[in-house]
Amino acid sequence: MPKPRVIYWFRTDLRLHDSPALRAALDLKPECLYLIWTWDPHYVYRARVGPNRWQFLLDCQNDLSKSITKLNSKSKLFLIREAPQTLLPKLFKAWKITHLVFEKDTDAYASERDSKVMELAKEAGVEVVVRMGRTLYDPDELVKENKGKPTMSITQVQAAGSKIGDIARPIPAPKSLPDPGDTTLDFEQDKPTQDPDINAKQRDADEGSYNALSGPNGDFAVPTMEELGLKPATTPHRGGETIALKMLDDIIANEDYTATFEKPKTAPTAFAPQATTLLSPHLHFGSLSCREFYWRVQDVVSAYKGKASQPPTSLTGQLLFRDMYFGAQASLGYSFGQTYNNSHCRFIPWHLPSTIDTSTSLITGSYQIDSAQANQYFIRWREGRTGFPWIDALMRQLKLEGWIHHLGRHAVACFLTRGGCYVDWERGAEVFEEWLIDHEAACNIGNWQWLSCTAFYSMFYRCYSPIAFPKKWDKNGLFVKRYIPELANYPAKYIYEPWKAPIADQKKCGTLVKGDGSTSEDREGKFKTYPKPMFDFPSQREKCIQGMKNAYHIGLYGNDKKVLDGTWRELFSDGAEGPTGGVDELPGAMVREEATGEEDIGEQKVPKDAEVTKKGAKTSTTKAGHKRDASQGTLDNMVTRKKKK
DNA sequence: ATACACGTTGTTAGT
DNA sequence: TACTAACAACGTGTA
Repeated sequence: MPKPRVIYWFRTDLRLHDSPALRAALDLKPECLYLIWTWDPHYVYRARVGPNRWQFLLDCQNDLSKSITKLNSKSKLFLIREAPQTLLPKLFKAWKITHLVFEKDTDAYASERDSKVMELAKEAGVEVVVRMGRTLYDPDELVKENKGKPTMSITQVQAAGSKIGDIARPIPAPKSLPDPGDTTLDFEQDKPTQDPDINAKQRDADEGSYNALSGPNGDFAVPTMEELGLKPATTPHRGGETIALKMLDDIIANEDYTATFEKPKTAPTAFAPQATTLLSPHLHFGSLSCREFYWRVQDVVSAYKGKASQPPTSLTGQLLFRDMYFGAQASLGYSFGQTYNNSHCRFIPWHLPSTIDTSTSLITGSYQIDSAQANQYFIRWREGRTGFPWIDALMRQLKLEGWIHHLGRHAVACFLTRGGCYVDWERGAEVFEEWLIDHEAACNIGNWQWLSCTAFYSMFYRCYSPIAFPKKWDKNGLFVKRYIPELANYPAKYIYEPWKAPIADQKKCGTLVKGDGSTSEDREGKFKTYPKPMFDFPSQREKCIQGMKNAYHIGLYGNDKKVLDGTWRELFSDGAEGPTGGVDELPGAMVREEATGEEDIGEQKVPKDAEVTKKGAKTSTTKAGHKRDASQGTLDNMVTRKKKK
């Protein structure tokens, strides 16, 4: 019987340590093993990826390739510049492949892509071997053990996980690797269409990575930032398994830190060093295995003499949240990434809603400007010019370094959505997708839903203040001063609310609080400037909470008929408190046509114990005089739940 | 049916 | 400094 000729296809597993799929490939005892990466135009042109994450990916690939060559001087990471769907069938033939091996990926695009590839392999008579390795538990299994439903709470994950069984111990890295076979590519390259290039703005030169299948030198090398035409990275954080394992060693060496870690007690304002591990980008690219991390930590915790922290706040608990989001994504597919058509995401009539392609029910990547003011809020938030130093420092750190502390993400996400700007969480998620070096679709989407109180979490009245919250961690504002040099001379008293500083003090500090933040111009004569706050936070917060309360009572989810067909507007047109402002200023613009008012309202959810309060009666004065069905009566008024106790 | 505890990470004013 | 209660109040799971 001929020995197997195997392609190992690297994707989100850029490592040699603890790779169950790579182990499976080696267990085939192949005659030759091709270790490849397919340069997928979906990632190059269609996913939002900024220069910092590009750099991290290239770092990981170069490091892996070097490690491979150390084990076998004839081998490396063979990077081939074509989409996997067209490339792999040609490789099967050219290289006489018998087996294709890769790690399972449950991301919406990835699972679609892999189904197609498996189909093509079957046609070519190539056996496919898939192993789970990206998460602690196989997301599909997790969902199955959760009664087939998406994992929406950490207790569900723990219950389902315990049914699956113990988390596997890490597999050591291989000590040797088989030779690759002949690497001649005697076929034409299918060049992708660049348009639409969602990453055009990331480039300052032409994208040119598809010049030849095996690269400009024919050596299958990893492309450079220059080949991709990308602007240079600005992040200090670098990728690669070598760095990841060293970082893990350093963390594990500190037993107290490892065993007593409690996420809510780590300071989002710490920057030298940061308060958390910075391992998230390595988990994303697979330059570190989550099981390697889990067991290295768990062994320290088991041997720890003092009182160790527990999930979910402990270090291993962080991995459970990751698994929770992967489970939700695996179950919900593309709809997980948006409100529209999402059965588990609440509908809130945010400003700047996504435009929907009604033929696919998917968001298009662009959005509708229903409010010029909200759009200005959004731009100022994104560019770090809101006039709230805590928010601006975080957003500037994010743009520059591609990483901010988890609680910092909470602060800016709450501020953009339910606790400030009342802007759609999908806008924020897109910015994070572009800028984060650790962007993990499942976790990013899940966390934005969490913070916007549209899924996973619901206590919208718990709202982060851009002044009180950072004070708790950094009384002197050192974090703000690092990322906003204009405020470097401001005293602690005014550092989170510089607009309160008297003009004389502002002049003494060399920076005037002036302007609406519409440009990055920050000089006026001999003074620097820093923008005025874009709104009064306490009153804006109050409006948002009222808007959330109203939307919660109406109780629509993303897959509700009224959301899908646009008739949700009827429910919000009267008495809708909050920044959306009722009939005169319709909230959101999710669909292409106005509501007809003739739709069935049978699915409407009315709280059983709803009653009209004094406050509600006051705000519910009908302005437009719409004719209403009887069942909508209670909704037209501001209803509230009966107070318990 | 109803009550109650709980939920990774709020804020403010008190002790 | 470290805790607590009140604030006004969400959904889910369990008893």
